[in-house]
Amino acid sequence: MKIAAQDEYGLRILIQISGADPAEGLSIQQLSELEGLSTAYVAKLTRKLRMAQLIDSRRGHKGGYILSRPAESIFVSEVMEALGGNLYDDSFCKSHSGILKLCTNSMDCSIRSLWTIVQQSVNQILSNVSIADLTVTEKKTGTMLSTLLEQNLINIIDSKEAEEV
Amino acid sequence: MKIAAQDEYGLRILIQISGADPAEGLSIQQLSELEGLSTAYVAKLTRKLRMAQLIDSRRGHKGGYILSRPAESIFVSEVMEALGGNLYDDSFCKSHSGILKLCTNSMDCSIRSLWTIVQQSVNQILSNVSIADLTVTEKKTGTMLSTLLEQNLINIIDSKEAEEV
DNA sequence: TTCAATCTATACAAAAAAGTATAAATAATG
DNA sequence: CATTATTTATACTTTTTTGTATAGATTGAA
Repeated sequence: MKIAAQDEYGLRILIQISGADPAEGLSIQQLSELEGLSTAYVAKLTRKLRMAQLIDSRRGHKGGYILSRPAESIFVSEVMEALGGNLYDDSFCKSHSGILKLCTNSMDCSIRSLWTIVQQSVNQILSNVSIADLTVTEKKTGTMLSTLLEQNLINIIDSKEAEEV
Repeated sequence: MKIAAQDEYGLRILIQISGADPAEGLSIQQLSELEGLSTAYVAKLTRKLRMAQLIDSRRGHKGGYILSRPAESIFVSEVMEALGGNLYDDSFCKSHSGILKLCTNSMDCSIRSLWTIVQQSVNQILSNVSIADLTVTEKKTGTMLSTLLEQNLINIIDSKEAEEV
C-alpha cells in the first residue's frame, strides 16, 4: 500500500504550475529544472494532467502549461484520479445514504468493505484539499490547516463500541 | 496509490488461518486451495506473516499454521505493516500532542503534511479493525460496524473552515 | 519563409513487484 | 530407521511500473 511515484511527481508539477505567472506558464524544461526530473518524464506526466483537463498547454515558441482552472477549484482527489487511479473502486457494497457498513457476511464482502472504508476516508481528505492549499506563497507563510483531521481521528476510536458481537 | 497484491492476499490468508481449528491449523496446501493461489506464493506470504510474528508454524508431518495470538488482538494495521510497509513514513512533521498540521511553508512540507494526514487516517482505521472483525462465523452473520466512519466523514468537511488565508 | 523553441506521441529500456521452481530441513508415524 | 508430509530459503521468471529516447507537429519571431 504505497503512494506511487507518479502521484507524487505529478502533484508537484501541478503545484509548480499553479505558482507560475498565468501569462507565461511553465515549460517542460522549466518544470524539469524545478523538480529535478528528466524532460521526458515531465512530458509524460504533463500529458496525463492535460488529458484530465487539469492543465492547458500552449505549443511552439514561448509555449508551456497553465492551470485550466483556478487552483482553489482543483482538488488533490482529482489529481490522484488523473495520475494513478483509485486505491480501490468502491462502486458497490455502499449504502444509498452514504453511510458505510463493514459487512462480515463473507470474506469477500468484509475485505471489500474494509478497502471501501479506507478509500472513502482517503478520498474525503483529498477532495477537501485544493492545489491552492498546497501552494507556497508569501502571504500564506505559516498557514496551517491544523484541525483538518484532529477531531476526525478521535471519532473513529470512540465508534469502535458500535460493534454488535 | 494502490493496494498491493500482497496486502490483499496476505490478509486473506491470515483470515483463513483465523477461521481454522487451532488444534489443526492450516497447511500451505490447504491455504492454496482455499484462496486459489499457488503453493509457492502462499509460502512466500506465510513467511512474511510468520516473520512478523502474526502466525506460528509447525513443520513436518501434520504441520501447518495457526495464529500466534487471538484474532481479536491482531489488527489490520499490523498485517499491512508486515506485508507491504506503510503508505508513507510519518516520523516527522507531526506535533507532539498527536494533532496533525498541514504546513504550507514549503512545497516539500505541504506535500509531506498531506501524505502524513492520509497515512494517519488510514492507520487509524486499520488499527481499529481486528482479524476477528473480518472473520466470518455463523454467530456473526449480519454484523455491521456501521458507524466506523460515519461521523468521521462529516467532520472533515466542516473543519475546512479552519483554514486561515 | 525559415529557424528555433516548444509540446506530442509512441516506442523502448531499466527497475520493481508479482509470482514460480526447486532443493533442503524438519517432524510424525509405521 | 525410513518414508512421507510438511515448512523454509533462495534463486529464478514474468509482468507491471518507472523512466528514457526519438521523431514529428506546432507556434512565434526574425
